[in-house]
Parts: sequence; structure tokens; C-alpha cells
Amino acid sequence: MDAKSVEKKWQARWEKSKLNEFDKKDTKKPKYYVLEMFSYPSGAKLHVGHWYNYGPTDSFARFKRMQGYNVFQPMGFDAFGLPAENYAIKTGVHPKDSTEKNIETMEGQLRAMGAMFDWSAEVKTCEENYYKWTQWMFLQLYKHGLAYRKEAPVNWCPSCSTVLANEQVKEGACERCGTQVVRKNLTQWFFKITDYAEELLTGLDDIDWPEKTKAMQRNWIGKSTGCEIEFDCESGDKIRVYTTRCDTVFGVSYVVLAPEHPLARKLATPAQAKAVEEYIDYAAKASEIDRLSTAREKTGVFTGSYCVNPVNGKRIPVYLADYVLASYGTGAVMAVPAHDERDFAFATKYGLPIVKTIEKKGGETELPFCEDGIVVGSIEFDGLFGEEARDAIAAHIAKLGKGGKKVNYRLRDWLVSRQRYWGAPIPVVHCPQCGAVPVPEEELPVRLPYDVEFKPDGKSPLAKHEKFMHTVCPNCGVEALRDPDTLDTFVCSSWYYLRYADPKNESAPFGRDSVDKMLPVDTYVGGAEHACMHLLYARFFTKALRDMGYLDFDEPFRRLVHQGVILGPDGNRMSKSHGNVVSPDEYVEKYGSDAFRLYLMFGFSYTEGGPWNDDGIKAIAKFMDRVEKTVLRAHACTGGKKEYGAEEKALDYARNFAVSRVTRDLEAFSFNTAIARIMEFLNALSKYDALPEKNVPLFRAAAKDLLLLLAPCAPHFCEELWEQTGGKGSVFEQSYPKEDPEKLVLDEKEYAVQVNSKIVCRAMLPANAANEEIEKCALALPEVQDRIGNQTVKKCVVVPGRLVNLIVG
RNA sequence: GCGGACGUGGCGAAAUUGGCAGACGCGUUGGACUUAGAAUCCAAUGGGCAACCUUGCAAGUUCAAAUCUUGUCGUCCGCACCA
Repeated sequence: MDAKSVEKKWQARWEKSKLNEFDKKDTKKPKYYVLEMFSYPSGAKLHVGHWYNYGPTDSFARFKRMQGYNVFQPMGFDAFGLPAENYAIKTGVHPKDSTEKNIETMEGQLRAMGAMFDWSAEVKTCEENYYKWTQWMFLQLYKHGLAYRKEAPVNWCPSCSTVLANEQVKEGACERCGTQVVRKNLTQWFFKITDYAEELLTGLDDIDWPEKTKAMQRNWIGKSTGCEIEFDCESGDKIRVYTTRCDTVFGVSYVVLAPEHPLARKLATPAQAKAVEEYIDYAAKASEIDRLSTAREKTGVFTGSYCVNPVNGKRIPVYLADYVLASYGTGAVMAVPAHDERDFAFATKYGLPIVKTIEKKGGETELPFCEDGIVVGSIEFDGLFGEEARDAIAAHIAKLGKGGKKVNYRLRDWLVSRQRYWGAPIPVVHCPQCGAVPVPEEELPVRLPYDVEFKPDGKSPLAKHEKFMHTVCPNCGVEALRDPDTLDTFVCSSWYYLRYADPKNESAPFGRDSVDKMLPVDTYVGGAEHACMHLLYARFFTKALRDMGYLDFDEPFRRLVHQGVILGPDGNRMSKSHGNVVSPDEYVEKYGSDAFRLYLMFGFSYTEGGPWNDDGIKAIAKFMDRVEKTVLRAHACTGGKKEYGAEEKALDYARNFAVSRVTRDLEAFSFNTAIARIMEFLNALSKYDALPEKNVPLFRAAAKDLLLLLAPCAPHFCEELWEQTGGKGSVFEQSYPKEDPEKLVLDEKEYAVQVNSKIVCRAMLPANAANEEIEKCALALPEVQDRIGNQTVKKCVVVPGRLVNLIVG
């Protein structure tokens, strides 16, 4: 079969008959929403990774369709982003132009894959009719108190005068010019994802996601239960610290603030002011990477101030140290050198006291001792252990009015401001009188102007665009400036699965009817690298929109599957710099898209991936060839016998076994085993085909099932064979074969017969006999008799249909 | 450092979730058909002459462990001093 012409033929026919489109009018069939993570339109062609994500998942979608679902499988482009802008800086090609060109190329390639994407629902996030609604989302979050502004540090390259993404900082230096990157504070917009921390955590229990992804999100959210404690300073200021180990509070020998802490400068005594200032400077200069490195030596500075430990009245010094992070907890820590490794290292270096207040249960206590133990030197709490001690001490602190139990999350609010051009403009006007004022909804979109200067020179590109910037305050009408920043592209991708349901809607981001009918996503497939960011943000959006009354489900993605990564042949991640990029094109050219897809499905464990090698691809072409021959021979077969004997029974068994296993395996994204089962079935058919006399109706029916089983995995190929063998309509309008359980019942099954857990022989034994009878049959076997001799059977374990184990002695 | 995973023939991988390790393929070897090769078909193929040995290594639980537990080595991923 000539793959190329067959592919073209069927792609054209599918398009014409709208076979791939979701039927919104169909009210009988249950809907099924299959979603693959949409692509970033890069300049490079579709790579093996795209194929690996989309090809097998498309087979899953087609399988669902044949099972009788009204399947929705859309595709689109995550089109805003940094690479297009960097490319513009480098080459002068406008991001809009390069992006549109790339999208066009990729659309062509995606169509050539022959996936059943519903192109009528295509979404491109950089288009006005999309980003208008991204801006609308911002306004709704703002309206509901979920968007706010505060100062936050950015990576700043003093030489390029520009903000850098973490990704652009290489070992503390700007990747473009090598200058040391510093941290600089800017006022930026945040989404209050932390309001949903608890629900984002508990919601994980009810969704069908890989456990490891759930574990990662749980870790990322990082719930901990501890205690907040207030330390009064001699200056009158109060320092609140957060600790998970309040059972060690009697051992506090100093308090540490993050260098960015609001009290850091205030607590510096005149004698220490210079040193404190220098230290704050030093910490700000250190790049994020340096700052967070474990290898970094603990440093800090004494503020000169003292505070009081509320539980024992001890006077203790206040330090600054950059091992304490402003972004976690309260940005301040009580240091207990005896029971914390970091505090221990710091105290040792600066000669601070180390006071033991916890002892190991039944053993020598070696400091620092960081596990739970028995409290000592802590007045009435002595003798308590671990959690018990923490409860008691927290209650005591609460009674003193100095804090108490507190739940804390590691999750931080989501910073969405980007000092970039190629993104959705933040729909806010800054008025000299009213402050930050949201743009009224009816004025959306705030259009992204085309004629801008991208060259980095210390300002957001939009800030230099006079016409864009100057406007009037929607509130009071005085002259005002627009927000010059754009939204993080993760904002665009946090709701695209909703827009797919109603992509042309002009008056709303999506119609309630459409969303109610089509969502949530039933199966979402994409890379594991999005475990913490995209997948968490999308869940947050869904929950926030639900609370605003726009949706009535809690989770956007009912089931999640991660495809593995196809590495280069050398075992490294495919990249230009490694020079190990494998292009799908030459394989598709040579073997056809079905064969390439089939190979990807068969040669790897889908969720594992692995290094590329093409050893098996020829075998797939051979397999397809055999399928073609067998199906055509069966179709042409005439005459034959009418009997239904042992051979027929064996063929029927193989057929039903394949149907049952392939169905189960496709459901589970276990594509390699599904195809293995189809191969076995083909082998059984070939064997039957070799018989001189055949039961033709059975042979034909079996060959038809083979074709139907394979259809989702090799769509063009099977569609063509379906037509050639007289099939009406599309093969994808057929029902997927269902097994006949009766044909899977066997009279006898092969048992492994063991004596003292060692295998002695294999024997065909009655399939539905009672355990006692199996034992009897096994005992009667000569091999068993030989092995047992005159020993007695003490115990017998029977695993029905599989194994019998006689314990003798 | 913390968290998560993974480790099975020469290779890609399976294993009904504790029940015959190596399904299905690749490769290799032998054979058939060919003037010859390609293609195709058939057979063998974890190791060892054997008893037996084999799921990174070492223990443990069990009638039974690739699967569970502990330790250990190695690889990968995520997070990065989380108080």
C-alpha cells in the first residue's frame, strides 16, 4: 500500500465529512474530552516529542470514539512567550510575524499526522479574540480580591538594563552578556493562589492522576502545622517567627531575620548600622542561585538589638542571615542551635550559645539532634515527647498571648507581571489620583501594539510606546498611564481548555451551555515537567471561576497521563547543542505516518519513554504488510467447510483474548502491549490461514476484528483496508469489537506444579475444578510422585488456573 | 541536603499487582525458496556440558518476591537552607 497517497486521500475525506469534529448537536452519545497539552509554536519543525505526545493519544481518542463516545479532541497554540521576543531582539523579525508563520507550518505538520483534531475549535493565545478574555480573567480575579500588587524582586542585568527570567540566568550571570545579575524590587501583580492552598491540596485525593504528580503538588503546596511565636524587642518592635519545633523554644539562643525583612534596618543599632547595610547589600547582590545553594557558607550580621524569649524571659540577640528566606513563613526564625543543623553551623561560626533542650529516647544525644525526643530544661514541660510537647508548649504560648498553633504553606502567590512585549497586556490604568484602576470590561481588549522597540534598555518595551501608554483614567477621566507589563504566559494556558469548548464566542470567554456539556477534560496528556506550575495554575483558575459562578465543577482534568521523554540515541535529552536530534520527517517519508506512530507506540513504554533507536521500525512495516495480506486474503476467501472444530475454537479464543486485552491496554495507555496482543492475534490468523480447509465466515469475521482492533493505531491504513474489503462509511463509525466471554472459557488450563515451591512440571488440569481435586490431580502426576517419594503432604496451595504448590516433608 | 521514581537477556520491553520471569518484537544462528542477493517463510535463541544459576548488590517477611520491608550501590527527575 502506498502510504503517502492513502494518507492524503483519507485526510481529505475526513476533513470533508467533518469526521473529526465534535458533534455538539448529538445528545445521545456520552461526551469524551481528550486533551493534549497545546504546543508552543517554535521555529523548528514538529519533533519526535510532539509525535510521541499526540500520535498515541490520538489513537486513544479514536478508540474512545469507536467505543461509542462523542469525542472532542482539539488542538491549538500557546503562542505568547519569551523565545519569539528573543528571536526578535536577535534578528529583528517581529514576534507576531514569526509566530504566525510558525503556527502555519506546524498546523500543516499536525494535519499530516492524521490525528482527529477538531480544527474548528482551534485556539491561538496571541490572537485578540483570545487574549481579550485572558485580560477578562485578570479583571474577574481582581474584582474578587484575587489579584493584588506588591513589591517583589526580579533578576536584573545592569549591563543589558533588563529583567531576566530565571532561565536566562546562568550561574549567577546574564546569559547574554555575562554580567553579574542582581536582584531588584519592582511593584508587580500577583494572583492569590494561596487562598486556595488547602483546596488545591485536598482536591488531589479525588482525581485520577499519577501518584508521583500528586506527591509533587503536595510537596509544592507544602502544608505544615507549626507555631507562631512573638518575640518582643527592646525597641518595642515585635518579631513574629514561625517554627515547626516549638518544643525546642527553651533552647533559643538568638533570632534571625531575612535580610529583606521590614525590621532589618530598623533594628540596626547605630554601631551596627554600617555592617547591617553592607550585609543587606551583599545578600541582594548574591544571585538567587548562589543564595539558595547548600554549598554556600552560612553568613550573617548582628543587628545590635536584643529581644526577649517569651517563655523564659531570656535576653537574646537578633541577627540577619540570608539562610532565612523572606518568602517563607514570617521571614524570621528562632534559632535553636542544639536542634537544627543550620542554626548549629551558624552558632558555631559566630560563637553563640548552644543549649540542649531535647534528649534522645534511650540513647546518647549528639548535637545537633534534630529528631523528636524528650524535652529537658523546659520547666513544667520536661519529660514530654515530640507532638505531645509541641501541643503543650503551643497552648502555653497562646495563653501568654504570644502566638500559638499555625498552619503554614510553602506555596507562594503567583507573580504574573512580566516586563515583556510578547504577551497579553495587563488591563490596568495607573491614575495619579485613583491609583491602579482596572480597565472596564467593555473596553477590552487592551490591544498589544505592533510597532514597538524590543531592544532592551531598562524599560518594558510597552513603556516606550507613547500611544499605548497614554490614556485617561476610566474612573475620573484625568490623563493616566497604562500598566506597561504583560501577563505571564501561564495565565493564557490556565484556561485554554475552557475556550476550546466555545472558541468563537464574542460576548464571553465561553458559554455556560458549552462548558457544562463538554467539560471537564476526561483525559489530559502531557509532560511531567508541568506537574507544579501549569497543572496547579489551571486547577486554581477552575476553582476561582467556580466560586465566581462561571463553572460548576471543581477540577479541570479528571484523569492525567504523562508521556515519557524520547531521548536522543545517546541517552541525552534531544537538543541542538547535543547534536542528537532525531527528525520524524525522514521516517514518515519512508514508512508513512501510521507506521511511525505505530512504532512509537510499540517500541517504548508510553509513560517511560527512553533513548531513540529505530531497530524495530522495519518490523512494524512488515507487520502492517502481513495485516494487509491477511485481511485481503480473508476477504477473497470462498467455499471452505462449515464445521466448528478445535482449530476454529482456537482462533476464536485468540480473537476474543486479543479483543479483551487490547481494550484493557488501550484504556490504560499501555500501547506497547496492546499492539503485542494484536500481533499475537495476527499470528493466530496466519496459522489458521495456512489450513487447507477453513470456516470462511469465522475467518472473515476474525480478520474484520483484526482490522477494527488496529484501526485507532493505524488510522489511514485501516480506513483504506476497510474500504477495499467493502466496508461502508468510515471504519471509525464502526463499534470497537467486544469480547464474547464464552469464547474465553477453556476446559483445561496449564498449571505450574510445584513441590516445596520448586517447579516440577506443567500439567493441563480441569479449569473449574475445586482445589481438592486439583491437589489430587497434581499428586497423581508421575513427576510429582518421583519428587515426593514417601513424604507426606503437609499443605497445598492452589492458585486457580495458574499454579499448585505441594508442601511436603 | 530533601522528596519522587527507576535498575529485568546482546537490544526495546512484558509479567493478570505476591503466583510458571523474559509475552510481543529487534538482533543473532540454522534451514527452505532463489543463479545470486533483497524480500518472504520455517525453526532455535537468558546463562551453564550438567546438577543448577538468573530481575544492580546484601539481608528479611512468605508455601511463594522482579513485585512487600530494611540496608547498600548506581541512574534519572523535581525542589532547593521551608524554620
